[in-house]
Amino acid sequence: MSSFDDSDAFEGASLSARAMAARPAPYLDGLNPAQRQAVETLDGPVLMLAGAGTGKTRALTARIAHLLARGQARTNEVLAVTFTNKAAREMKERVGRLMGQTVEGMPWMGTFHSISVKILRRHAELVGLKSNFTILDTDDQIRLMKQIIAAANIDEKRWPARQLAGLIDNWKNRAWGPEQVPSAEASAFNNVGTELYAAYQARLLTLNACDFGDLLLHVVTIFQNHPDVLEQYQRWFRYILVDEYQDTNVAQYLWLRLLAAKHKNICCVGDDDQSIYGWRGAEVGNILRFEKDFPGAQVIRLEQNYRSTEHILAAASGLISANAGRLGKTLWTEAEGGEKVRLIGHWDGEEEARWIGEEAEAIQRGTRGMEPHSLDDQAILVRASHQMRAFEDRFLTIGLPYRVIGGPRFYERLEIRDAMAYFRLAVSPDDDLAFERVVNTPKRGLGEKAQQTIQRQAREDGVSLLEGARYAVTSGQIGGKGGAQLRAFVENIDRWHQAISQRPRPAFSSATDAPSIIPGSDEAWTALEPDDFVDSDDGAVLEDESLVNLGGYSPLNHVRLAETILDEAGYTAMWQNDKTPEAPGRLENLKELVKALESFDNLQGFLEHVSLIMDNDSEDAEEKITIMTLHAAKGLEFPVVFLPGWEDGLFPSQRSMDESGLRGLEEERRLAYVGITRAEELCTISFAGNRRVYGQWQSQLPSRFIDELPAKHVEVLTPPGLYGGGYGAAGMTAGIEDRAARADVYNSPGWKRLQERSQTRPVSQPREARNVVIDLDAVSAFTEGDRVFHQKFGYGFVEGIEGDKLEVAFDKAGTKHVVASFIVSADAADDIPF
DNA sequence: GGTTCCCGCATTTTT
DNA sequence: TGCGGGAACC
Repeated sequence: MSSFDDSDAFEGASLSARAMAARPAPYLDGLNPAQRQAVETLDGPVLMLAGAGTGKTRALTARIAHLLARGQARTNEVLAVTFTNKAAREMKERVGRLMGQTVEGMPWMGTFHSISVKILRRHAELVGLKSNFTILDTDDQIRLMKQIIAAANIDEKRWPARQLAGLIDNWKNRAWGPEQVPSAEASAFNNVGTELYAAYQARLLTLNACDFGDLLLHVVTIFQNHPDVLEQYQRWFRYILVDEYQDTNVAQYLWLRLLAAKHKNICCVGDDDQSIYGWRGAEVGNILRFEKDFPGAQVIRLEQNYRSTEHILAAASGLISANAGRLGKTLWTEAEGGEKVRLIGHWDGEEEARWIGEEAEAIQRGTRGMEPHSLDDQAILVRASHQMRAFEDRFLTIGLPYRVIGGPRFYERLEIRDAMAYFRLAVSPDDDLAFERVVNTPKRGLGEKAQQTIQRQAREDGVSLLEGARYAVTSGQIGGKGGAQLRAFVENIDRWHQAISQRPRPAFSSATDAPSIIPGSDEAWTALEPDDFVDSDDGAVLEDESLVNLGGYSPLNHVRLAETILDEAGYTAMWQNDKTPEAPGRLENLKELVKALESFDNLQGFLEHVSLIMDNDSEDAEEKITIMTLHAAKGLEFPVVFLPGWEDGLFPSQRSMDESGLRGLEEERRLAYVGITRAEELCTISFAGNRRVYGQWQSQLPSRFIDELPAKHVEVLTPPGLYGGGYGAAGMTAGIEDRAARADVYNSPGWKRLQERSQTRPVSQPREARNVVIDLDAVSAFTEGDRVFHQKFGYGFVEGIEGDKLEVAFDKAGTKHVVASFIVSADAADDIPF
C-alpha cells in the first residue's frame, strides 16, 4: 500500500515494494504531532478542533486509512458523514489514494442525506412510505405548499408559500414533527402553521414523497421508535466520523447521537470559528457541547496552519477573538513575514470595483512586489451575491476574464427541472408533481380548465394524475386538439415507462426489486450484514446489458432513452424554436444533462443522485478571477483574496443583526474570519463611502470589523486624494446629497480611524515595482518526464521547459503551460494540506 | 390561453 | 434599480 497512486512513475517499483514492508503506515508520514494524535486516537469520542488551513481533511482521511489498515473496522463498518457530495467524493478519492486501489468503495461514506435515503428506503414502511418514495426538491415543495395554503382558504398574498416552506424547514431542522412544535411557535403563520405542517406531511405521504428535511427526520423517528432497527445500525457502524460538525443541526445531531450510543467511537471534526450556517439551522452549540454530550471525549486541536502567512493569520485571529463563547484555538504558522493585510477605502462601489480590477491585473503581471499570480489564483469574496454585479460590469468593460461561482445551480434551472420531470414520469408514471409540471410544457393546449378536469378525475377515482388524464381522454371529458395531445402525452409516458421497466434493474433500487426480507422484521433484519446493503449507484451494474432490445426502441440505453424522451415530448423542439437569447444556452444545458447520464447505470440511479451533477466545474482553459460569496468560499483557498464591501449594514449585514442580534453579529464575524483565512499570501479588505442600494445612493460607514483588526498586521493603503481635499471630479459631479454624504463619511469615526492608521506611508503610490524575477530555481527543479502535481490540474508529466514555465501533460486537464513555482513534484503533493 | 404590465420586494444555500 | 409573480387585458 502506498500513499501515492502513481508511485511507480517516479519512485521505482522495486523500491516502493520494499518501502512498503518497512513502512507499514505510510499515511502517517508527514503528519504533525496533533494530526498524528487525531489519527491514532481511534476509540472513544474525539473532537478534532481543526482551525482553518490546518490539514483536517488530511488527518480525517489518514484516520480512516488507519482504521482500515489496522483492521479495527472493515470498510462497511465505518460511517463517514459529510455535508456535500463534493466533500464526500473528495474524501473517497483521498482515502482510496492512501489505501491504494485495493479498497472497495466505502458504502457508508456520504452526505447525511444520501446515507439517510439509503436507510430510509429499507424502513420506509415504518413511517408510512413505500421504499420507492420520491424526493422533492424546493420547487416541488413550494408548489405543494401553495396547494395546501389554497386548500386552507388562506390569502396567499399575506401568507406566501415560501415563508411556510421556510418555517417548516426550520422545524424539521430542529427535529420537530407537527405535534412537537412548541406552543411558543404555534402562532406562526396566521396561527395555523402547525396545522398546515400536518396537512403538508399528510399530503407527502399520499404522494409517497418526502422533502430533504424528512430524509433525516424520518430516520430519527425510526431510530427512536424502533430500537431493534437502531440497534442493528449501531452494531454495524463501529466507527463514526463527521466532517464540518459545527454545521450540524438538531436533527443531524440526534441522528448521530443515536447511532453512536453503542460503540461511542465517534470522531467529529470541525471549527466553531467557521460556523456560518446558523441561519439554516446549524447549531454551534453542538460543537461547543461536545464534551458534555460525549463524556470522556478527547479534544484534539489542530493549530498549525499550512495555508496563510503570519500577518493574515494574526489579523484573522485578532478579529475572531472579539467573539465570546469560543472553544479557543491558537493558530500558528512556520511561514514568517509576508504582506500585511491591506486595507483600502474608496469613494464608491464602482471605484472599488475599478481598483480591484486594476490591482488584479497588476498582480497578474507581477508588479506588486510579489511573484506574479495568475487570475486563477485570485478571488473576490463578497457578503451577498448582488455585490457581484459591480465587478461583473467592470470586468466586462475592461475585458478581465472572471468566473462566478454560485448563482442558480445547474439542476435548478428551468430546462433541467423540466427534463428531470420527464425522466421522473418515465421512471414513475404516478409522480403527480412531475406530471403537473410538464403536462403543458411544451404547450399542448391544456390550460387551467383541462388541468382541473384531470385533477378532479384523479381525485374522484383515487388515482394518479396520469390515470386521471387517461380517463378524461377516453371518456371524452377533454376533447379536441388538447384531448388529442393529452392522449399522445399519456401514450408517450406509457411507452417510456415500458422501455425502462423492461430493462434489468439493479437490486434494491425500488420496491419491486427489494429483497425478500421484510425490513423491520427482527429475524430477517438481523440476518442482514452490512455488505448486503448495496449501493444503488455503484452496486449492481448493468454492464453489457445496458443495450437492450425493445419494441420501438432498439437497441437503446438509458442515455439514448433520455434523448428520445425529450425529443418525443417535443421538449427539444420547443427550445429549438425559441428565439430568445437564452434558448441556445438552455439547449446546451440539456445536452450537458444527457451527457451527465452517461456516468450512471440507469435513469433511476441518476435521479437519485441528481445533485451530483450540480458541481460541473468544467475546467476552463482561460485563466479567470473568481467571484463568489463568502459562504461559497468556505473550505477553499486562494493565494490572493479581495474582500470588498466591508461596511456596516452590508457586512456585518443589517438583517443578520436585526434578526439575530449578538448571535447574528458573531456569525457575521465568523464569516469575516472565514474570508480572511481563505488567503494564502495577500488579503485586501476594502470598503466604499457610498454605495447604491436598490438604486438609491447611500453613504456607508466602514465595517466595525475593520476596527477589530489588529493594527500591526494591517497596512492602510490610502486612496488617492484622501488628504488632498476630497475626491476631485467625483465629488464635484456627485451632487448635493453625495457631497453631504461625503461630509458624513469624513466625520465618521471610521474615516478618522482610517486616517489615524495611515500614519506611515501613503500607499497610493504603488509600491516600488520590484523586478519580475524569473524563478529559474523553480524551473531547474524539474526535468522532462518528471511526475508532478498542480493544485488545480492534478497530476501530470513534464513535457518541456520554456523560460520559467513548464509544459505539463496533465492526466485530466490536458497539456498546459504552467509557471514552475505552481508545480510540485508528485511525491511532495501529499504534504500539501487542503 | 397567452401576453403584458405593474407592484412589491430585496442575505447567506446544501440536500 | 431590477427581478419575479400575479392580475388584468387582448
